Amino acid sequence: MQSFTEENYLKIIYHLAEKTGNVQTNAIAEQMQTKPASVTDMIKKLAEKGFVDYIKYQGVTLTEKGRNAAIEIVRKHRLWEVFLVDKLNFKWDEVHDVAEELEHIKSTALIERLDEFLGFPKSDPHGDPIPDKNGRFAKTQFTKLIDLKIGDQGTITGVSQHSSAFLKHLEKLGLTLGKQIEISDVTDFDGSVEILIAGKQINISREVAKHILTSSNGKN
Amino acid sequence: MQSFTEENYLKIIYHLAEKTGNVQTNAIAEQMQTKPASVTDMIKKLAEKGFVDYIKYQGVTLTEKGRNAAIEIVRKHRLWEVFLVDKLNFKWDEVHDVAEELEHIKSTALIERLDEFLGFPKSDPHGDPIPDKNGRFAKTQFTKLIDLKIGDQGTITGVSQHSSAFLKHLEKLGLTLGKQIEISDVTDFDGSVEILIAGKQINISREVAKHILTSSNGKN
DNA sequence: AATAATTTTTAGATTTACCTAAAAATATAA
DNA sequence: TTATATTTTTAGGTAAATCTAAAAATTATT
Ligand SMILES: [Mn+2]
Ligand SMILES: [Mn+2]
Ligand SMILES: [Mn+2]
Ligand SMILES: [Mn+2]
Repeated sequence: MQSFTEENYLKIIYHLAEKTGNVQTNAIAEQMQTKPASVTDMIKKLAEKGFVDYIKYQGVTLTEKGRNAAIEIVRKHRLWEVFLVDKLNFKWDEVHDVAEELEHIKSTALIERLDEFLGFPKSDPHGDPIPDKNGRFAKTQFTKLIDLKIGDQGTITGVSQHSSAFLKHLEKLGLTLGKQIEISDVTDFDGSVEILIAGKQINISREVAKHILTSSNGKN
Repeated sequence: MQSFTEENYLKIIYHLAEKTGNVQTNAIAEQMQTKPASVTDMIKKLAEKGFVDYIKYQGVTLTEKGRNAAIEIVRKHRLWEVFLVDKLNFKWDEVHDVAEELEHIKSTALIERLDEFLGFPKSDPHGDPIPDKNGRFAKTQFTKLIDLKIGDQGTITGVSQHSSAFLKHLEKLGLTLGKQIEISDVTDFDGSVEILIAGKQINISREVAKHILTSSNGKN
């Protein structure tokens, strides 16, 4: 059984590893909002407990045990997010912090019954896949909106940024999950993207376009 | 904002105070499953923070602030229990430990929306009253089953013991909330009580009868 | 009222998760 | 390939919540 803190470390290492493989001390420190020295301490403990493989100065990788533990926490986090949105009418930008706490509740029965209550959802309010009770889930295929070319069409299936500010912004622009879009223009000057959505023409910054994920393969 | 541990202390002091007024160090230690020395340390901290009034060797009483904080935790605990039973099909003997964790999730929005989602329930699965968001709730009137006399009738409205073993036992005997009962006999030998429930005659031990609460005023 | 029993508090340690400052290792640049 | 910059680790310390053992205060009993 792990502490809240250990669980948060495992989850963050898992997410960082998805991109970079080997995970660095400083990267963990930044995500955990703590100091590198503290990270080193915790890494040693996690290594001792068999959750990570660790070589001094070389960063960490999750062991099988560590990956399973991390996925279990991700599962809980995302299921609780679905609960908050579907059942308690939270908006998609309001759920993250609460889920951050709820994910640590320890009860296998609870999470399995919650899963059932929610109808075994496959993805969370941000389009991220929900692992099943065996930790399995389909790796999501997506193309970043920023990588689409003029004329390409697609559906919004996810976001790669979960800050409330960003999600609220998308909401206001009508850029929510499931919406159909088409790239109508890309501005040379600032890289901003003009898209057609629900018959309207809107302009979004490059920064926003980077964090919207779509189901288009880019070839229209 | 209080830590989990502080919240657990406050809740326990509140429950103990309901019966005895002034709460003793040893009593808290027993409930918290810790040592009296640790309790003294925590009491000092709670006093410092203004949650309790404390005079050395004289035990503690909750301040207004402390009582409000405690009631808020009780509210959360009981609402989560209702959720677990009503929505996730937990049995009344399975909810306590999970609620013990869920009660510490910090989000006013969460608990208010949960309350609404559950239909603003007035009592939890064990018959205990749920404080509203202002901390108000009707003080429950009840008579212990053990105090009823032969021929008295009543309805089961609560229990004063929440252990899984006890609740499972009641379940098996059919002694659940809302059931009508009548006292048909009291055994001199062991103080056990014979009751009439759903047309059947059953015998329950004195120990069990002590922890069943009824709506009868004792005069049939 | 004096003695014994009980309750409560203090003293001194331990563990977990942090921190700062300094040293060591690794990576980058001149 | 030295020198410089960056990253990571160690050393030494703090705060929260716990513990054991011993001292102090209160309560109960002769
Ligand atoms: Mn978390
Ligand atoms: Mn999410
Ligand atoms: Mn609790
Ligand atoms: Mn209850």
